[in-house]
Amino acid sequence: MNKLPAKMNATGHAVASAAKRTGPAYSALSEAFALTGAVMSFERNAEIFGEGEEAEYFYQVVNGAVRTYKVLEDGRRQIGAFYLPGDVFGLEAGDAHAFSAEAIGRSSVRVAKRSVILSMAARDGELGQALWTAAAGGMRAAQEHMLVLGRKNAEERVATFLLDILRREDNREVIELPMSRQDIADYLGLTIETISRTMTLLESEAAIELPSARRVVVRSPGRLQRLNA
Amino acid sequence: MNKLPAKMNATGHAVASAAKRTGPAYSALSEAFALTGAVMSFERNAEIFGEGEEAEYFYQVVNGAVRTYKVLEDGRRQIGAFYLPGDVFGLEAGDAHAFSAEAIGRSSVRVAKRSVILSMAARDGELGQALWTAAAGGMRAAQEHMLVLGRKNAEERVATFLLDILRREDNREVIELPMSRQDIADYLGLTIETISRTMTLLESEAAIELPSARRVVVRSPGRLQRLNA
DNA sequence: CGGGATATTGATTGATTTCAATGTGAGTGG
DNA sequence: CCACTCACATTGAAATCAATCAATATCCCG
Repeated sequence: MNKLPAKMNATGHAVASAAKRTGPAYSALSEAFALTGAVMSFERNAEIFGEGEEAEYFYQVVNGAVRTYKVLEDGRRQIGAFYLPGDVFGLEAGDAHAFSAEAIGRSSVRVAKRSVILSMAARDGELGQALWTAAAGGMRAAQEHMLVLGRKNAEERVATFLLDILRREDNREVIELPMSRQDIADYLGLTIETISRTMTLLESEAAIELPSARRVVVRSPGRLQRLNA
Repeated sequence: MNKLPAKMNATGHAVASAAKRTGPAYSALSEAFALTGAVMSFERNAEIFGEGEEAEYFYQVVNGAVRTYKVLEDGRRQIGAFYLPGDVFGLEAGDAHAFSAEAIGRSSVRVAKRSVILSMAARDGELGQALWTAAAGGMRAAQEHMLVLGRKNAEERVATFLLDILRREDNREVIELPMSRQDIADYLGLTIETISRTMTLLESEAAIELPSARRVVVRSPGRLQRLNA
């Protein structure tokens, strides 16, 4: 294992992977991570990298969840994306990170040296392809999210968010939200109160049920889909 | 010149380049375009490529301006980015375009086959670097714009927009806006009325002057900068 | 020079924020 | 095992910023 960024504060011990084992981009990229990556643990709210730092590593969530974000001087925060087990992040930047990344809850992240992955990709076309696909997916998600932030109302935003998580958690009816209402609010460009009210509204419309704040039962994906515009 | 996408409706004649001749990424990428690219002309509002189409080409604005955007079923539109002379676009997507692109006014665009540029990049490290830098710049801009859309108020949004155009037009005090108020509104997630009122507000605050709708004189960049948060 | 699209300005409405109070639940220690 | 506690979430009332509806004004474009 190569030298690691100082602030990573890793425990360094291996953790059973909960990463997805399916999908077109899985094998090549996940295999590269498995080969060269070290698993690091992060406490809740621990910084994984900061905006402006040199981008020396690529990252893959093993378990837990990660948020990337930017903040204004006065503290207003915009979360750009959430990453769940199996998701790769940190490769959409140039030489320096364009945003910060934090563990949402206690999380394990596989870390691989950028230079190593890139030189592997130079010899392995499939891996190069997988890298390009993953980067393009990030760009696509960012474009989609701009549409949400610029043009959708609160109910549509929350519906879009829930459908996205639903899909990424394998369409299991019961969604486990790894993030707080504040995180969701900062992702959707709303306040926690509006998130709360909108969740309640969706429940009253029989689209979802809320056994607890972090657990959402999707009763009617179709109803959410219709709000997805 | 290779076969071109049918809908491009090109005139095909060369046009004097107004592309920027400076900046770190200039030479390699612009040279590659100059070598292999064909210049095509587009009428005002003509589609350059559509969302979902195969991404077979890379593009560079020669003169005029280009907008990329997504639309919801009911017609709400979000513009993701504007491209000015010298700017490269269309390379942030995977195999298919994640959004549509249109000429804003009558514009000339240099078009280069993706496969040709990529194979050149495989042999020319500087070009590969330039491509990566350009793609990363697109991602950075998208992240920045999410912060605008999610967390800034109308005055901050317009100030950020004007400063961005100012910088990209070489910090000349007099800005020429190539796009309509509707385009600006759809870029900033506001309405044309709010754009109008906010421009007037900035004028009353002595930050700008408005000789005409498309011409903005930046009297106090510092004042705009302070709103930039 | 005319005319239609584009932009500005005004009045009002409305969605979301802000301010405020209450509720809930996960984790801890007695 | 239960009660306590503190952070997190929900709900309510009022305020606010931007949207909407509406009426000119202006400017390109042909």
